[in-house]
Amino acid sequence: MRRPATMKDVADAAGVAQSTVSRILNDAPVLIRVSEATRTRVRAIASELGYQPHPFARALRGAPSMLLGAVVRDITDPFFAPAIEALSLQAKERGYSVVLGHARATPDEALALTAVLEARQCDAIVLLGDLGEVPRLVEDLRKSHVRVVALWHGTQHHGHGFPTVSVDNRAGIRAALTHLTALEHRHIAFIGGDSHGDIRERKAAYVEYLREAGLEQPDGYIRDVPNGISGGEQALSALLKLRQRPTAIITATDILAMGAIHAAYENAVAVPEELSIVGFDDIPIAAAAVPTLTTVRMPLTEIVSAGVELAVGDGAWSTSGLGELPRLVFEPDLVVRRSTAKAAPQSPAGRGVRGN
Amino acid sequence: MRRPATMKDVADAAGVAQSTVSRILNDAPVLIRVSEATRTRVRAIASELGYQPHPFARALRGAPSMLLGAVVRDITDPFFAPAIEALSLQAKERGYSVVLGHARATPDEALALTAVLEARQCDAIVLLGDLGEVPRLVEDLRKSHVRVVALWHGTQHHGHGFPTVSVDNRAGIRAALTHLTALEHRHIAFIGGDSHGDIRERKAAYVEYLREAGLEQPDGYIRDVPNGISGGEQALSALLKLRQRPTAIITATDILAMGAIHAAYENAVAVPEELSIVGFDDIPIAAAAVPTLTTVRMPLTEIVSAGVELAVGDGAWSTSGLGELPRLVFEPDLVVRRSTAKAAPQSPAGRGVRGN
DNA sequence: TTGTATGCGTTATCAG
DNA sequence: CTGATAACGCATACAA
Repeated sequence: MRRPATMKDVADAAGVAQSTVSRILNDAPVLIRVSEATRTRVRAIASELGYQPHPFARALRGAPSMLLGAVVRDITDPFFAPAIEALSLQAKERGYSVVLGHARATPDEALALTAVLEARQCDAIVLLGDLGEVPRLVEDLRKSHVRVVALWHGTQHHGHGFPTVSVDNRAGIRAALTHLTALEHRHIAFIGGDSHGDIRERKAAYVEYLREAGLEQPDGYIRDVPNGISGGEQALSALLKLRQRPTAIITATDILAMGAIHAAYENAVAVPEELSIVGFDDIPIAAAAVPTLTTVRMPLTEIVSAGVELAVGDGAWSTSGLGELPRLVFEPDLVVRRSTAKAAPQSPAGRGVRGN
Repeated sequence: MRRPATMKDVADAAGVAQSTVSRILNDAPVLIRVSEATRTRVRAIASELGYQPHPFARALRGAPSMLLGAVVRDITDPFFAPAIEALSLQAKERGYSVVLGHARATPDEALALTAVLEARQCDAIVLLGDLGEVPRLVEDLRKSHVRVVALWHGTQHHGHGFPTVSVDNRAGIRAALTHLTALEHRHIAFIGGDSHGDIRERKAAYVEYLREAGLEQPDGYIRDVPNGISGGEQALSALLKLRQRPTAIITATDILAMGAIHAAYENAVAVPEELSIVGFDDIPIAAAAVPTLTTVRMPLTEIVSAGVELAVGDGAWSTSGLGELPRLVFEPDLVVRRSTAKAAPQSPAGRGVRGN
């Protein structure tokens, strides 16, 4: 039980050559000219000894490692948990296991190297989120020899030469804003940041839409905060202090929205009666928020699925090398729940009437 | 740029032997008798060619793969996202990468085998959550040759021979119930299930405490539901229909609590004025729930850290093999927030007064 | 100080 | 039908 059994062990025990064992254990069709006698004997001994093939040795011979690397921008971002789940599931369906990489933790040179070092073990790498903050890592990855696919890098800045899969941020924000304006909101603020591509794009789409719609946009309506619950809380508290309070808020992510909802509650501002809030991503908890969160559903499965296909599928993009880099964009849907309602005409009268 | 550069490539380019390159590239101290000239020359060529060591070849020679396997019971359980984050961080600090395994998805024989196959690549494996549902996998793991550590398998059933790290479920539940009874609650229901060890222990602790305290426990006060948001919602709806409504509810996990809070809101039951709710785990969103959730804080970092130490640390338990198996138990803390309040004497009068 | 030879566990190519 | 034998990329004992 100490040392795992090797092919040689099996061969010795069976009184045959190690190469014979290899043949028998690998060839699925029984037809591959090996005598049935030795075949069964070797098989029996192999399972008796608990033989397991050694993946490293196989990989050394050029076999795929069946390892899919996942480098997450910020593993503490709640959005990526479902993303990793989805990735893990998709990978498994293709027989791959997921290796978690680290981007944020120590964005120094040494770490970047390490990440690439790990890369050697993987058949492909999936980048989750905008890794603009660790350019060195991206650089190393580019001159690495594994296939790299970037998910949620935004649709704009494609400095790196990786195929990308993203969501149509502009369409999502426009859907959300169309919903709010249809509810007669005229004072709509935005909570987001500049941290990474997707959020920047969402902000840009907000600015664009408001300009087009000719909606007022006082100073302070755009809140740049870190992407987290407390970021959302801070931003909302600040917005409530504004002379012209917004009647609706659109947040760049659901996590910000959750923080905003909570801060509204703490400040005794009724959602949606006094304030409508829209999120982005449709993370699982959004459907159980109090009140349930109107948000833009991220086509998570589609995006991850496409990413995995690009990474380890038998797609043709790798073979070409010259053709256009795939740049897939998936469309999100607006999910209307209870955190949005018609704008209150003047003073909030509907407080406590939970539109049920 | 096609094929990654090997040591031989570097050696050829530098006009030295491959073994020389190996020596130069591996020996940290400059003192290892190699001429400075060749040293710098080889180093230059190596980095010029973008040489990266091949982990598989190293591992084949007996070097550790620096891969830590993580087999998660149910990767869709929101509790495990932070756990995986913590694991990933802890692993990184020791230079390890985390490989995600799959338990739930296809609990059949083939998958179990696959998981063990992957195991060969890992230096150790960490089990996250009770894997009682996939005994075959556990069986395979036991006769595997890697170190296995079980986290959150409950403190009771230790059929398998793995070291374990758990939380003191009984203490956590008792703290929660002590808190509720101090608030004069006499009708306390429990939402949980039988799905896995930790939850079973929490339920048992609840039953025990209520018996000791001589508290009434009508039929239907124990709700067995799947561990998820909708499970919590269902359970709460059912509890509200009881003739003797509970004034407080303790849930086996925060996710169940989130579902319960949401269902209470949908049913226009004010939390905590009409109904107090306590969770277990202290997942990140609990602090931003509406209202914020009183819960039992899981010493996540401590547990994961201890697990990683057991798995890949230089601890002595592996060397012995005969001594007692480590069975670490960490103590949780009660975190009192806003979802609990004094039991309403009779009809709820405090509605809307948010105890601020 | 550096080159040669060997083996880690497999797979694949030859002979026999 | 099966047994030697040669890589795969690297580390290391040994020879020069």
